[in-house]
Amino acid sequence: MAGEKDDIIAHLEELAHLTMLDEGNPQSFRVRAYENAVHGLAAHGDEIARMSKAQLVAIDGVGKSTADKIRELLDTGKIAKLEALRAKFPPSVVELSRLPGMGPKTLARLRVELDVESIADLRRAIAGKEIRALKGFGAKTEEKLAHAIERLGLTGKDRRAPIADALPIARRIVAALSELPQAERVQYCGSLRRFRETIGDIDIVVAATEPAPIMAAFVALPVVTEVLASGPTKTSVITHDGIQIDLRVVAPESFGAAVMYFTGSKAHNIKLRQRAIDRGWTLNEYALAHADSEEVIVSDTEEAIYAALDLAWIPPPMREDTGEVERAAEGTLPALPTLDGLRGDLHVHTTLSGDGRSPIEDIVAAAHERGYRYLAITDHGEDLAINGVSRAQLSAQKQELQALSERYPAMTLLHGCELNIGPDGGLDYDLDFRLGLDWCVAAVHSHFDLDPATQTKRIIKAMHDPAVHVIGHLSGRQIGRRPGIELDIDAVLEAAAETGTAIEINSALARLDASAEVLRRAHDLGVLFLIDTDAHHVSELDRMQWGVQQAARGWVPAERVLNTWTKKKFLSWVRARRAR
DNA sequence: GCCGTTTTCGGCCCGACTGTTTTCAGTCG
Repeated sequence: MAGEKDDIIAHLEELAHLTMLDEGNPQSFRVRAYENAVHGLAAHGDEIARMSKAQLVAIDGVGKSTADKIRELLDTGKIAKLEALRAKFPPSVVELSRLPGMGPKTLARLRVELDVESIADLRRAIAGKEIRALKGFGAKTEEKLAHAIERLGLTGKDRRAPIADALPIARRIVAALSELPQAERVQYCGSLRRFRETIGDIDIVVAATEPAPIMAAFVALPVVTEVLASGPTKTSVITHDGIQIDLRVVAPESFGAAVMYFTGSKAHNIKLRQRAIDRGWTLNEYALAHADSEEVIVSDTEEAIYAALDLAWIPPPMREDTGEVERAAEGTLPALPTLDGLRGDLHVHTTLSGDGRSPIEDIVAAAHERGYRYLAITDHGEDLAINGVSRAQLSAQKQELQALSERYPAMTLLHGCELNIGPDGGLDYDLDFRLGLDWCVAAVHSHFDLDPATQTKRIIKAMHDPAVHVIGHLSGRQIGRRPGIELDIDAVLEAAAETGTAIEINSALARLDASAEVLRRAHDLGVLFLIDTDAHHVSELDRMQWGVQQAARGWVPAERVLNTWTKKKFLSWVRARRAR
């Protein structure tokens, strides 16, 4: 059953947090050990719930003690040490610990000296000006905590923004800062550059010899509502929608090291720094340098630093320490798809769909401008009540598309449809009509809350339909807004491999479906993929770049992505599917 | 608590900013 791994990880994360509070030190080695164990476990699937102690200890970062705790959880449903810590740190205290600025030391002193055990207690202490009276505390600290309570829920330590919200903000800020004459280079980094689904805060690195004007322009941006901290090299602000942005300004010669450092992930960086240490060097946000003489080896570009560490350059979406450093050392990183290497878009809507906003001739012209060699028009099937298209409308569209084919002879235009997968796996129209279409995407648009067995069955049934080429947005999720359907993902992916049905990598930032985790598993099973935009407007054809990032996060090699194939090879695959 | 081709003990990434301090502790990433 899905979720056992998540349950184990949630317990270990809680253990790490409470241990941090207990030991009063965020750098506690025990806390880091728990975090490392979580990281090691995350690379595995639910099989960890069936592992023996010896098998668990073999996992990177998991030792004897943590393995015992995992077995204890699986066998008894509890971890004694965690139960003891929960008694010591009740939920109201844990809530306090989530306030920005409330570290373990501050929390412990407030509890002991002022009996603060909850947010309500803290409010009282602040109202009574009790905190500023403590030794080592002052009015500023008291005001900061008061402010943190006000913002509770808006900017807490755990709040994460969907990438669809964070990325446009980051791009606008990068564009604004790039216009400053002092800014030589500007790059967003962090989890956004690694293309995670949700973003804790936005990290931006600027190369400039003169930081002051950059900082001044940054805090003056209209999107900024509050300045949390501002020094000569680092400024942190909050935007009006509660997203924190950290700006770092570094000397131009340090830009590569800084971008690398702030892109992370933390685990990836630690592995790189270890590699540097092994060679008698140090790696920080300024340079790769000799440890003793501090003489700089390289610092200006990421590529040069990876090369100096005997590593191939690693694409940011892969930098999660899930084996990419080892593969880069061996020179066996997968050759990922590139934006330039994509030869067609196979999931695109026109105004014929109720929700489409660009006419077919504009879409075709825009695809031609991008140099595509093939394009599939895939408006919604008739079962989608509001946006669907009748047989007569589809037939008329076919004529229109044929006329357009003559205007763009170098580009093959496929007349297709985005079919709805019904709750029982049924599809729009009838089989003969479907087979009359050149190309069929099948996707879920309704009935998101069926049980996993039914969902799995409905997807697999659609995969067996002779007309279907690809399953669109596999889970139907919208990141941060709607969870996807629950599936027995291994069964679905095995069926995809068996039937030769492609799995879509949907480039819409709100979807990015299938998820990176699913893509990686799918690849291991031999599944084929397509990177599509699901565009409803010509401007959305530009989303393809995000699908490329998502493919990288899923370690999907280019040769497995159908729309990297030449027209001849791709079209013969399209036809072969119909002949099966 | 974890780990090992210098090690089974003694290390474990490290710098920026703030607030309260006269040199540093706490927090954060």
